[in-house]
Amino acid sequence: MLGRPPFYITTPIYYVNDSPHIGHAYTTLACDVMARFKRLDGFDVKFLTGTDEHGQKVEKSAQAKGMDPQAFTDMVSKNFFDLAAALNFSNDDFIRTTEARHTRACQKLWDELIKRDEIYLGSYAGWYAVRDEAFYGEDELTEGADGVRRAPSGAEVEWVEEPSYFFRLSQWGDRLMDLYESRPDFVAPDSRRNEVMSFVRGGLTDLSVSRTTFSWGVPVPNDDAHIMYVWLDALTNYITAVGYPETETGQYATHWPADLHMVGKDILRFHAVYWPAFLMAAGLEPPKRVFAHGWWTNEGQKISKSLGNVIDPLELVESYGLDQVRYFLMREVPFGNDGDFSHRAMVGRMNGELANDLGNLAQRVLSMIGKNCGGAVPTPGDHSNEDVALLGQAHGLLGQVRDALDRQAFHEALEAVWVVVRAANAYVDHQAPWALRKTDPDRMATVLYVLAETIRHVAILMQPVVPDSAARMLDQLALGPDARGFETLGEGGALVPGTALPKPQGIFPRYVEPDKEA
RNA sequence: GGCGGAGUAGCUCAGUUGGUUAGAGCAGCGGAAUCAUAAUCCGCGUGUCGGGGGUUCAAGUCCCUCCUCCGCUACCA
Repeated sequence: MLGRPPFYITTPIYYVNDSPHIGHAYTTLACDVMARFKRLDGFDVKFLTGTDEHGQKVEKSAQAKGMDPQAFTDMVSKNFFDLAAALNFSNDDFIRTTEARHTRACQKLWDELIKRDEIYLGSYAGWYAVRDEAFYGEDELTEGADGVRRAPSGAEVEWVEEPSYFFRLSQWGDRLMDLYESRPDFVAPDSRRNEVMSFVRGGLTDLSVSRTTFSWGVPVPNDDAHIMYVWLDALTNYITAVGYPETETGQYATHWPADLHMVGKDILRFHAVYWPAFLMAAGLEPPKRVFAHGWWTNEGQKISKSLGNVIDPLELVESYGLDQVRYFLMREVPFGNDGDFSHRAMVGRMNGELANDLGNLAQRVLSMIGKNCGGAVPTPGDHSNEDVALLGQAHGLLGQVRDALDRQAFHEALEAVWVVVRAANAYVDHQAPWALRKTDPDRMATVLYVLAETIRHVAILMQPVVPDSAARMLDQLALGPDARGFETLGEGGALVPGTALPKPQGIFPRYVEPDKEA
């Protein structure tokens, strides 16, 4: 443990009032790939996800079902917990905002902000939309024929007047700008950084951080009438999970500040403006980086509940396979951009790249070894220029993939791997080991060895994205659990000639349209 | 309205600080091979680099302008 650099990555905590959809799966998947990569690369990783369980909507949903809010959240939080298992996410912790450790952290943070005079008691009056959990200005509203006022989102609003505590956000503009300017990597992608800076530059107003109109939340210390604003509550989960308020020892000491908060673009402001302001105001370090990714459309159409085209990640896994879906989501779109999920594109990636390019490469090479090399790793002879070139590409992959993932450029990392996969297929054809079998068996052995080594590199580097499939590929190379980390890449961990190999089996099946199956 | 981003081959995109015949994948067409999951390999692009103008020996790459799309944000009555 000692000496391994820390890496702390988080997903947002998901609001339990929603059902898990592709957006949740996407965010967590990106974190999972990062977490798995960093573990293999020697980091002491903490990967956190969880659920946000407070708020008026949850309180009302529970009431509507005649349930106690806690019993209700116990039930719906499980949907997200189960999703993580179903998609093979490797989170080290799953936090729920209704846990005692979280209440304690929130209240301690509150006390600290009070003590530093960063929070004061005032009052708030305005139009409030329960559905959006947000206030709107008079001029933003439209009045329907029924006399009901609605927010731009379409949600009904009601007039609310309540005492409220306020966070002195207005005092933090300059220090936030300093943060963005001194640390250009703090918000990514760059386009989002521009937006955030533009928003802050435009001036900040104090933020209402308590509510009195409902009670399902973290109680404000020493004022029973108030509960904490959902975002102050929710964001605090990131430090709760590393042991706050204990800051001198334990995971807070080793893992805070977080290396990366992964978020959808809709909640960037909370993470890139409010959160660092809360933390700095409490005398704590802001996170190192916030990455806002894009949205998926479904067959070119915007996804919405009303259109009824919400994508259920479990159904995708059912249709195409878990690793296939994981691969597609990471490969199809430059990470940070919006993307489109279509059956055609999914099948294209799954068949064209996983089955044809990589799966078939492994199958053709391993079966030639099985048939012509006695089912054992062949013994290589001298290397030709072609051998050196291909091995050089394989050896160079780690640096390229690491560089891409440090920027969350998942698509670039996969493209770099595929350049090698394609080169390996071309190498097979050019070397034609099936012909060498008769003319020069020693050369055939060398060619197959070079290919097996290339496949080893690809499989090891693909573990973060397609963990089960990569594991099966490494099984077929007879590599044990201790021979799969990135420290084994390169010549140091090269396959040992003579090692017996199991009979190869297909790893990535082709997708066959149901109606063409017969 | 303001700020920001984007418009490159049928599709999705890459194009470093301006400099040889503008690239990749997919799709399409032709050929080869047969080890393999009918998978693979090789070859094939006359693209007004959104329009126009300008700077330069030289611009997809800089400047001006116009058009279109997107994001953030503001406001009017």
